[in-house]
Amino acid sequence: MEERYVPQGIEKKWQKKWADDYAYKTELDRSKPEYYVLEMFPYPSGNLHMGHVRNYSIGDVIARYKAMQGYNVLHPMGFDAFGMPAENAAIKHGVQPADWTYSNIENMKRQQREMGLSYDWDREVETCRPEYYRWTQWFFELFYEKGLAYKKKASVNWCNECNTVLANEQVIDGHCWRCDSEVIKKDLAQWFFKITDYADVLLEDLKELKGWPERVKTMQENWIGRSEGAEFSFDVPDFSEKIPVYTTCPHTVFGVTYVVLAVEHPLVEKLIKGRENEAEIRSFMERVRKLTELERTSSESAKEGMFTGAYAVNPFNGERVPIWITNYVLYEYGTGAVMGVPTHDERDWMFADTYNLPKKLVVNNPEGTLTLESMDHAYVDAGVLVNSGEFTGMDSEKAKSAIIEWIEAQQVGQKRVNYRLRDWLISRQRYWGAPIPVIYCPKCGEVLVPKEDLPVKLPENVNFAAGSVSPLAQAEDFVNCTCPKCGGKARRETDTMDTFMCSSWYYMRYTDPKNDKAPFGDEQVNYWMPVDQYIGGIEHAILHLLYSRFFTKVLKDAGLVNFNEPFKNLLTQGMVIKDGSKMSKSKGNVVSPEEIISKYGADTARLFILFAAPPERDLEWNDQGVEGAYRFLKRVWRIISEFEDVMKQNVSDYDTAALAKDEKELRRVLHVTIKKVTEDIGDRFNFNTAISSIMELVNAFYNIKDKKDLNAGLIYEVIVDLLKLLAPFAPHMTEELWSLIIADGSVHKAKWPVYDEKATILDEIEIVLQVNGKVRDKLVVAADLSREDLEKAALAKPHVQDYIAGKTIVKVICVPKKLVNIVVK
RNA sequence: GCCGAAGUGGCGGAAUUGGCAGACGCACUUGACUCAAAAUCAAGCGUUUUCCCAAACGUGCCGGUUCGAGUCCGGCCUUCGGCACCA
Repeated sequence: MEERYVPQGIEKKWQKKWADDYAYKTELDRSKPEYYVLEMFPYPSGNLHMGHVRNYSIGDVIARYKAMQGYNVLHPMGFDAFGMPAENAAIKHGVQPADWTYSNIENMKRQQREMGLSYDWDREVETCRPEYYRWTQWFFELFYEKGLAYKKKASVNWCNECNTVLANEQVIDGHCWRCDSEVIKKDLAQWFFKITDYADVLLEDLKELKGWPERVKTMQENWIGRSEGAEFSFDVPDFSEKIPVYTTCPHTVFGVTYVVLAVEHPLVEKLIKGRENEAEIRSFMERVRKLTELERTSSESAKEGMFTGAYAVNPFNGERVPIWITNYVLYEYGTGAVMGVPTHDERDWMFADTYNLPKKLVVNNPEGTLTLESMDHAYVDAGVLVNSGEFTGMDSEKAKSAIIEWIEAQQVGQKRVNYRLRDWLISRQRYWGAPIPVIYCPKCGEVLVPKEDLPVKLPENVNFAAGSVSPLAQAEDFVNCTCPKCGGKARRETDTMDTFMCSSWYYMRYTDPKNDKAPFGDEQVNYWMPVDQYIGGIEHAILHLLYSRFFTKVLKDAGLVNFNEPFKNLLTQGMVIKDGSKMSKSKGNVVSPEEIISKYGADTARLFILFAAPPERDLEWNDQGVEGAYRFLKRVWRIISEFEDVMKQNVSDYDTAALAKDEKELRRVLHVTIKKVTEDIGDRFNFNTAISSIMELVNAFYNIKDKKDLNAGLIYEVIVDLLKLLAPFAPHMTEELWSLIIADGSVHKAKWPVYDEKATILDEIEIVLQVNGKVRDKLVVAADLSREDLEKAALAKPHVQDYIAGKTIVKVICVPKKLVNIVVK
């Protein structure tokens, strides 16, 4: 074999062989335990970045490790291939989105192959293929049939840059998640999925997800935003109307001094009609409606409002209170109307101050020291009710339930649970997505495309030049169709689906990717799912992960799958940063994976990225650190090449009792390393410490290598196990060495080593000697020395004597195999 | 404002159950090899005092519990992330 490690040739050779041999092909096999490891599939932007390299390296180590442990491992890859950038390329450069996408996919696949990842490429999924989106459309119809898809005119988020609407989850701080431009509100008829029907289950089942990071669960919990309270109505006698309000503080109802409506509230129209200042009110409403999402929902912006001129009656005390409209009430939440209690709500306090509305104190603090005059902000804590009719004197917690009971008894309302979560807006006014399979017929109305006619295919050669108008809406051949019910002339829906729909079920398609009768077979999906280990970025904490959970629950209720949750364990990897910030073109701190791989090889790239930091933490890229990883692999290569002749003797069995002392020590380090690496990969995903312990093993090997007549059996054991331990991290190099000096088969098909507990035990151990908790000396003793003898030996040490001379020994603490602490006075 | 995570050498990080703080790697210094350089091998490497043994200090800050605290408890500070007019 070569004395020097030259990765380029080796890596190419094995990548080809693995592909030719279908080395990582997976089949359903009930004789082995199954394990499904999955990395979030990428958007085909054209090139891998370091974040991908990190993501796939983590997944590949887990996949290879589990396979060596005897699991039947499913480890697939695919592409989230619909989306805006393909369409932007079409507008800018005149290329077809499909051509652009497929050529990007080819390039990224080549880069993934060059990483040496153990994917079963036969299961690859590309969401923009008609064979795939046919089923995405099929799911839309399923949701529709279950009453979970509906079209509704609503005030929705609109991105001017992308020329399309966005779901709430896709608006980050008032900006578009993709292009970062400011989001505005528009009134449009759009398709929604009723994710709110599943709000309680999505929240409740978070408890099931023991293998998810706490912070992701907290983020989902906040997003769902469950609150408990009451809904009840104020009468508007002058108009014979009612205003239902929702409140989490029903115990403050006697403090209501006004009622306030969102400007979008349908009742406003009626209340203001014919008022002398109607025009003024209308212009205020118009102004509020036009605010961006950011301005509208910022808690910092001033609370503005106008009196409608109408009055409502508080059902508790019959008081007439003015009805206002305002910018601070959201129409989408609760009932779009709020009871104003300035004394016990911070926002109402500010609003009342601005417009000189009256305040009434109805909850006093437990000491009873509050007065309206002394208050300079709202009192929102628990306390005792005052000025509250029959509820006066009641503790606020108790009053809550008492008042809800009263509301229900009087039949003016009921207890209600409310969620912050809104329905998922899934239509997009874009071309490069799965068309929504709906036809509008003048006679039959909204009609689903029959299942046997799916997929509704995207037309080719459409006009992208216009940009702002969806190309589908202009494609007459596509739009004009016949009604599947009556056969008359009809028009197709021209919106496509949010790409998050495509990614909400791809992980199930992998289990049976070529099925043309169903999205997946029962047996396949239930054998492999749920995903045992999912790996991806934290940016999907809500978006993709919430939608996928929702999808899974709907599919379970529809009887299509038998599991509740799609992802059993979730690992959220940190970002790859350089010079203190995320790699980006604009900052000019991008390191190209392709360059690193061509210079050092994929094994080095993988090793560095796993060694530099634990997976959940951000990783600082360091070119010299890469050199270090490369140096380590060269070191492994060199020491193994030195023992090529010893290996040829093939001594796989030997008498461990006959080992010399230093050989025994090497064997001990080997077995400690097997233990450590097994635990670090299997239990903790701490690849960095797993690698460092392999480095220690190699260092220990170097310490002994020049000794004459080393035991050939020990050398064989160390090298075989070293290659196995390193195989998940550096698959090419270990495979090459394995084939050269050990066996014809693959190291990746070898059995993961098992450590020998006896070999890890030290005969002699070093005991730390402390006096009053400070380390004063050390002592090497036999591991089985009795406590009494250990204590005696410790006290006899001269250096310890110096510290205890002339003092009284209060007590001696002995921690077996660790330390002796002598407490003196 | 609310919720969450994190603060350890020059740097990335380790210490898994309260028991030698700094494993492993990077950088740096020195030596060997070499005509020389690179590569490689070997040694050193928290700070201060001393430069022989050694001593004091040291894990964001202040306090506590304990024979013993990076780790547990209380109170802060800083950084990052999420949510934020949700009634």
